[in-house]
Amino acid sequence: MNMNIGAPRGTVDLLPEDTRKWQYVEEKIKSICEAYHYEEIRTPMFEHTEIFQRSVGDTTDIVQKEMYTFNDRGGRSLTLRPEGTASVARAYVQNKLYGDPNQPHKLFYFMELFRYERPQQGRMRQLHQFGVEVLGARNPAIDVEVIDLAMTIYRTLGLRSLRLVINSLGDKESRKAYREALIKHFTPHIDSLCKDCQLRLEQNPLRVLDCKKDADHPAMKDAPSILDFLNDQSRKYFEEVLELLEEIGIDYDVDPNLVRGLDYYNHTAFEIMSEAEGFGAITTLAGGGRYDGLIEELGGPDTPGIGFGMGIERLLLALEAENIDLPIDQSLDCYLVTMGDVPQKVIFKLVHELRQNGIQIDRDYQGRKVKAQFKAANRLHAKYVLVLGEEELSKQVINVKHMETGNQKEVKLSELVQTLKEKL
RNA sequence: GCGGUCGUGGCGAAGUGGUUAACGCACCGGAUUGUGGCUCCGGCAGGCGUGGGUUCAAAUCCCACCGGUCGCCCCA
Repeated sequence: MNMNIGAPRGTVDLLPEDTRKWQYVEEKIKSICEAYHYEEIRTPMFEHTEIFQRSVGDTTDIVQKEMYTFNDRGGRSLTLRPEGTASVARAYVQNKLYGDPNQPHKLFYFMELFRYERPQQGRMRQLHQFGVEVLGARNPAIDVEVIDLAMTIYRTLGLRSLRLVINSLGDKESRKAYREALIKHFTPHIDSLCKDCQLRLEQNPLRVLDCKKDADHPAMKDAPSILDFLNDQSRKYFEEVLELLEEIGIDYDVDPNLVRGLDYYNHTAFEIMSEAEGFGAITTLAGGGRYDGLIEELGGPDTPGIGFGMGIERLLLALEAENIDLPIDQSLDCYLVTMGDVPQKVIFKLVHELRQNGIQIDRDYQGRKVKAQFKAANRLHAKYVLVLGEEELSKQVINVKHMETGNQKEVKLSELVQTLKEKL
């Protein structure tokens, strides 16, 4: 490429060798969603910028430095969606789904998201997420159902080196008490904390806890734990979540420092990580949590919600890291080999008719010799090669060769469709 | 946004200042007038990410930019 017209940084083309895998994974996920009775929602790729500012939070990295924001010709500030939950919540409110007697709404989505970041493997500027959102239910069973769904997807695809990390951020009251305790605890140490944390302590003290730079700071060790600040209701809810996880045999680690980056989370927060060797520094495969209050923030009634986002790129990387080959069928039913002076019109019509009858077939377009046509058929994993030469044509037959066994026999052209249908 | 590292035919990979830039894989053709493998022979294909600079001479040295990759921040 010597012209400066490659794909923009942080974006990639998915070629057939990739899309085969993507399709397989997407279909697998959809079929699991059916079992759990989740239905698909699709929302616009961009939203009013305010949607993300209000829901994700003005102080978060996503909003502060990662959004693709632009003004349209009408002067509106729009943003390519950097995450899925805000859009789905907006759609729920706008379409008044809270008035639907069927509650909760259990939704899933496949979305492309956009975040302006320095790209690495597993971190793209245009990325793809599968996610679910359950709106209208505050029930530990739903929290665990959602986690179970994510784990089931990973396990069904073959992943084994998984780790579920879970925490509770409590309700508004618990969170507020904890926030104050954190400020009180860290303020005396503020000068020895890293620059980021000094700012965090002011804006979002919970995030001081998962700072890696200050992880060894002495004040970190005896910092108050959120779990000690949960009020009775929040604590009970969290305990029920953990019990249900145990009930269905999902192992977990409680990590009181898992706070998640986005403002809208409360109560249950979780991440699923890959522990596969060679997965690199990025280990988070999926993350999510409960966001009671978000719907109200966006102008709807007080409605609880929970969901997660799962990175498809990272899922594929995790599969690679665990050396899992997806069972993708790449075979071709038939390949037509022609030779000699067979008219192009005859070849074209034959292929057309077979396809009209639902038979998968491809042919040579490069003017290759017979031997090369066979090699091509082999490369394409053709099950049958149909050989049509002048001799066959004059007898109105065609030679059907089974590539695996090498057996071949002549079939009348008039009986070809029927014969192939029986064989395939 | 910060730091490290890398960038040679479709892919992999030599070359680290000096004649027409190795080699392997793949692809095409022939040996084998109509049949997949192997072997042998032949062929196609690159001026070295882009743009400047140093030099008699640069893929090789310097600078900038672009892109990949790894790590930081943060997350999917």
